[in-house]
Amino acid sequence: MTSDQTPAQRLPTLEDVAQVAGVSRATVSRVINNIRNVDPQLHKVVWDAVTATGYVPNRAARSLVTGRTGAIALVVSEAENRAADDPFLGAFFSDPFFGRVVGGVLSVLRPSGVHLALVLAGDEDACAKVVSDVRQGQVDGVVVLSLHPHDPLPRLLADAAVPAVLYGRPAAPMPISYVDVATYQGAKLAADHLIARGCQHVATISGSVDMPAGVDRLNGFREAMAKQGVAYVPSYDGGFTQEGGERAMERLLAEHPEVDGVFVASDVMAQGVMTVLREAGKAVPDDVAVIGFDDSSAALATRPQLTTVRQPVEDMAAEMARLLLTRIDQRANRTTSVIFDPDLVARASA
Amino acid sequence: MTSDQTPAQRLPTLEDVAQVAGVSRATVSRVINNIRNVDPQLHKVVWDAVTATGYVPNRAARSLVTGRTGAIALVVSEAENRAADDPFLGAFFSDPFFGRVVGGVLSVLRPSGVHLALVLAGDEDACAKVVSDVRQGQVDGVVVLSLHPHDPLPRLLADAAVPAVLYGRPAAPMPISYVDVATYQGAKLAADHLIARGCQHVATISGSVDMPAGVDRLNGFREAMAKQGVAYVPSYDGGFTQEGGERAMERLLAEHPEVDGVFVASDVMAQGVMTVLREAGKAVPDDVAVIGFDDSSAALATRPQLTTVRQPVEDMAAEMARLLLTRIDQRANRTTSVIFDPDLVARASA
DNA sequence: TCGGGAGCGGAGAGCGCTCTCCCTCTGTGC
DNA sequence: GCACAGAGGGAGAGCGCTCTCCGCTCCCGA
Repeated sequence: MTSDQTPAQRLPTLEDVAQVAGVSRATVSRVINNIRNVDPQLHKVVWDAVTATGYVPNRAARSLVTGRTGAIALVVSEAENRAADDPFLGAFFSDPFFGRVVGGVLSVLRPSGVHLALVLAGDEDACAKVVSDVRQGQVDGVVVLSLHPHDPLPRLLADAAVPAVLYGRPAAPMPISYVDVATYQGAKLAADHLIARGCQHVATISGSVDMPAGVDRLNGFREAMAKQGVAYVPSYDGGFTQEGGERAMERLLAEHPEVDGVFVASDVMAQGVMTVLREAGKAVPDDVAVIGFDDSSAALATRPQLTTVRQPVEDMAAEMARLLLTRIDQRANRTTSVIFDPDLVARASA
Repeated sequence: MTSDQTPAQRLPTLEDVAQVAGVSRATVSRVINNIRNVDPQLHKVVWDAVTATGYVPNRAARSLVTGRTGAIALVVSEAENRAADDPFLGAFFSDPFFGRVVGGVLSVLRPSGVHLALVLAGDEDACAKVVSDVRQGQVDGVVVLSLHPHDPLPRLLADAAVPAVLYGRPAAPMPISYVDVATYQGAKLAADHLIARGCQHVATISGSVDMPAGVDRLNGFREAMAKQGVAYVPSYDGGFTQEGGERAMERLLAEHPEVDGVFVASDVMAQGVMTVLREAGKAVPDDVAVIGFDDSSAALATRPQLTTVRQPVEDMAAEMARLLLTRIDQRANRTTSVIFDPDLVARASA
């Protein structure tokens, strides 16, 4: 009776449930994991016993024998040249985008009882650690937010053939799963909208052109404008920052004062663009129509509010989680990609 | 030699290290965990063997026997009346604040190898689940971001006497650890700054007065102004939202057009305030000086940039993690609170 | 010289679970 | 009526680790 002295302290185990249900440990395990056919009556008896005892499987014990942890990591990879505690990483975290991804991923993970561990990979060493963490079974797989085009992490993950899903197409082609948005289509939505408004002098402020998102948004927009009969579209690199957006808009205004429509490759840059336009005495959208990209919360913070191309971040993040869970489940080494359609969210700026 | 057929597949275990080092499993364990005095020479031999084999302790096995998981949860508790997948939760995640907390917590956790699991508690059931998760050893403890004054989670955690640390003082007094900022002092910084500027007609836009932060920032400001000889300060409730800030500022301007200095209880509200002031043709800071609170990224997004009371979010979050780890380590049920000093970050708006 | 204690390392028992065997029992076909 | 298949359930091994015992060695003082 030693073990019964502190019944409130000791958590119920399989053994306890088995005893209450009058079956063996193995049977309880089968019921809990839905394995093989267990007699329906017994099935119910076991579940009743589970409820009665308040039994919850012990993760550690289960992990130990299955070799799975029931946890995946969300890796925010900042690796390139900055230290992990660099203020810049904080700045990224400050971006609304991060939280939306977390929300999307968790919406899928919660029902399946999988934990989400947060990991920051600030440099190449940290990236290597991420890979070894997966191989050593600290987590079953990773979803990755990679912030730089030269981030070594995607390559490392692909080489290690480890369960992983990226947010956004990797900068270089490699065998790794990812979700992305149909950027060309999004840029086309913006182009068509500006044309439909009657804009005669359209320009674009692009993101960094060494990032897939930067290149695709620029090229997609140009292509769509070409289809509309506009052969040339001036473009300025805003580097995906608010500050960069301001500088780019200043140059655009200086060199093309006749501009009456701008496609800005991110909402954050668009914030800067709006500021510059206001200071230049240009009314939005009457003098200059502005369209952003992402539909982040920045789009709601501007006045007038920003018309933008909506990237379904939450849905994409949820799909990442789904792809990863499938991959882990099947233990097969197949890579997949899922591309989402963007929408145009028409607000006041265009 | 069965087990040696696929040496690349099987991860090294304590046993393997022991064999290489020529000692027993127990000794390797002692070395790894720094327990008792092990002969320094042997110590080195063991570490060499660890390096040689590439051994990494198996979390699950360790957990199983120690009863610790080596993971803590960051709980974002939205519990009050909304469902977990409600868009509002997404909106919270969009707030820069969240990411800063994560960064701070991780900076402490990473060195100690503790995992950070993200948990969303959208309703009271989810809160109960959080508590049982800790009791059932899914995680060793929790750090909590509680978003509503009537959130049941802090109470549940306190009652269960579970290792937990809150961000911000709980709405009602209870035995639970927390970190907070010296709000009165912060409000005083703002008051003194406005007075020093020569503002004659000072008002404040407060947050929700049913939240500790809302009440304290308002009362602290009033008290500080009183000390400066200003007996009455008009106040308007902006509910901690940008929209609410706009409405409050509109009313303030209508009822006190002579206002020349405003303390706004959050940067997000201040964004709205700035918009309204601009539309009303008031120059900031010449006509009206504006001071915010938080030093969030919203403070950098306004033009002119916002003078604000800086809440050292990252430091506070780091301290939360530290307090929690200590609490878990000692297994003692003592509650502590740590209060941080705010700074005034002088930018252009005041 | 010997007893005793401190220091150090090994043996071995589990932690709670899954999963492979194997046994039992029922039902079916000849 | 018997062999056999097949399904349901039990026994038990063992996942990798920690930690309690226990025994050995070595040094010191008597």
